[in-house]
Amino acid sequence: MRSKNPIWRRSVSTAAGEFTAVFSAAGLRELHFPGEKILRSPPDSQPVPPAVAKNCLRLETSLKAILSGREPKQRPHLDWSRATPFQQSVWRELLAIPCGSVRTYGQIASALAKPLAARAVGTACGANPVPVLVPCHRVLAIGGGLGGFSGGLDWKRKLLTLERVTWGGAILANSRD
DNA sequence: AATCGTCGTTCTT
DNA sequence: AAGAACGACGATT
Repeated sequence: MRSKNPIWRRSVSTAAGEFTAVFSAAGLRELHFPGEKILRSPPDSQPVPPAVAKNCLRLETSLKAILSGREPKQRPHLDWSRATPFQQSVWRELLAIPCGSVRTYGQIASALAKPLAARAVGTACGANPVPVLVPCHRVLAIGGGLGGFSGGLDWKRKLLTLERVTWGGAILANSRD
């Protein structure tokens, strides 16, 4: 029987491998790295509503753009309906970081007028269900540390490298664009 | 290297 | 409903 809040799963193949996306009618819910285990999502569904198909196409082009170091033209709609207001504010801030530049957790916190909430920002980044597109990989620790990455630090390094970002040194010099 | 302040989220009562 | 526990932090000692 059909659920009241249906979701669809689609795979997106890129040069970096096959990502898996989960959509609701409202937008992209989750993006999973190649090889990542997916729990609690429906089997790969062929018939998707036209709006979802269109959104998926946007995802594909955006993802490929970022993976080649370019800024995506039009992103897919994102479904943040399950997120807390704080998480939404953090993720919104992440979207404002241009390709190739980075921020620290503390800078994001300050941008939200909560300069002491760096650690909470880290938690919110870890809860980001749409990595790469919502560029949580562009947030580093102060003093040259990489910080963490829910998708595995290898992916964070890979994404930063293809954006020509160097770290481990004077991040603050690079952080204002 | 160890500790502490801070704060949003998630578990426990 | 309230409190404890837990981090993708940052500063201090």
